[in-house]
Amino acid sequence: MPKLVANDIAIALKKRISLGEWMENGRMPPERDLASEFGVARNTVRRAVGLLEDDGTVVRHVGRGTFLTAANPASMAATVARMEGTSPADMMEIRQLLEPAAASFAATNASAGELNAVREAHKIACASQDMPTFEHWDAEFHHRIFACSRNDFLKEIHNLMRILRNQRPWFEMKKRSFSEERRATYCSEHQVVLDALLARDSEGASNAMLTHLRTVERNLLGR
Amino acid sequence: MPKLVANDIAIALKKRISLGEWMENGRMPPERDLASEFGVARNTVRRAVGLLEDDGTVVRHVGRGTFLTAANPASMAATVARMEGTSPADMMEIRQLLEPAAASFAATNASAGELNAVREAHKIACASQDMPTFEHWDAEFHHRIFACSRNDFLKEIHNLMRILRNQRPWFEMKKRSFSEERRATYCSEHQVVLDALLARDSEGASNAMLTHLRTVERNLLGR
DNA sequence: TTTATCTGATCCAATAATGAACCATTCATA
DNA sequence: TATGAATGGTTCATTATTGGATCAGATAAA
Repeated sequence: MPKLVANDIAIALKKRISLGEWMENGRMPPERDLASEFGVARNTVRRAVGLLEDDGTVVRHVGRGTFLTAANPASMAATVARMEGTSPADMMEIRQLLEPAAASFAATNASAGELNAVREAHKIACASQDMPTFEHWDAEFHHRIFACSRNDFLKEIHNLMRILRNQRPWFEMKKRSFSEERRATYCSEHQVVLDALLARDSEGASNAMLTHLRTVERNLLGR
Repeated sequence: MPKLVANDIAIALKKRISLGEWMENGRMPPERDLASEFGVARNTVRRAVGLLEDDGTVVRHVGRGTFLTAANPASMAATVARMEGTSPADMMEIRQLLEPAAASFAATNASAGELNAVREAHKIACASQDMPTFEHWDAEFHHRIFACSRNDFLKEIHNLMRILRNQRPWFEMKKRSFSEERRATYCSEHQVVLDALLARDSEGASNAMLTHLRTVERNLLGR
């Protein structure tokens, strides 16, 4: 039985909360009740509820109970939740704003070691034999360019985009759009970006990145 | 049955991962289960999973299990947490990338009503007498421009920036940098942006916004 | 033969879940 | 006001699950 049950219970509870359960009075059942309902020890339920508490879904009061937090529309969590619903088209538009800039920053700011890491990712991606490996090192190539942009906020935005790209709508899209020919195209476009970075040519890097992203957008969205 | 079974298993696992398996909770089955599923010794599965780990596809924790790095629900929260620590300088750099683009989109995409809302925010900001009121309507002006950019992802990124700007380091900074003269400067610069929007001049809007953000950066960071 | 891989097995270390007891706070009610 | 029930907070010993590590033997490839 013990297989990260607490985690699963937390997920189940969040689902039920999001479906409106316990909304009338905003009060969740006592831990002891949940424990028997889930057929699990109270300590386990406590851990699960602790997770909800950590991400602000819920607050607990001794002697009173556990309560749903009032939905705060301005909260970070809500923003992130909405982000998960944005379209690939919108994100591609923003990537075309940010990534050329990141490449440009990288060309001027990156250390030799960082550029080496970029080159390494490129090499592995080009040599990869299966689609998932290519996917991973392709993403890593882009990520490492952001990593040497010397702008932490930019890096974190890219992190967000990377996470979102690993979710629902993107999966189907990437699967559909993958082909050996496109992989070759991406590799040669990455090479141009890499060469510009190594030459410390920030305008060249920016342009090469933009060209690449337009190709990606065309492949992904079929424009 | 000769060689590299581990490699084949690794590829099979990656394929299944890339098709979305184990995405809900981001947790792979225990090695012992995979071993029996693939009809192979655990050591072999360990090697295969070791390859995924080298890849960065997966992380392993003794006593807990093996987890996909991409689908980790905590990774989003961690990213956001790190964002809270990024510097105003870094964020201003990114604002100068995004907001001119947002203004440009708005100039072409906004409805008359939306532009009216922008004008309204501008008017109230200019008429405001105290710093908090001005702050609020200044932020609202920018926000409403993003709101008519017709790009949901861009809007949410701005939302994030807005939340971050209402936290510690920014607050002090804004207070320190505020003055009646600067308020007047901001109003006149906003006016230029607004005029360009109303004229549907996307390049003009973009340039005016960039000019304004450079002023803000200079005032905030003292460059 | 030599080398690399897979097998099957055993033990270790870290983490999770259980079940139980006891504490602290709140609240309704006697 | 005082009592007791309900509820979250804490701790502990025990058991189960899981990845980490190692080893001797079998098997296939160079």
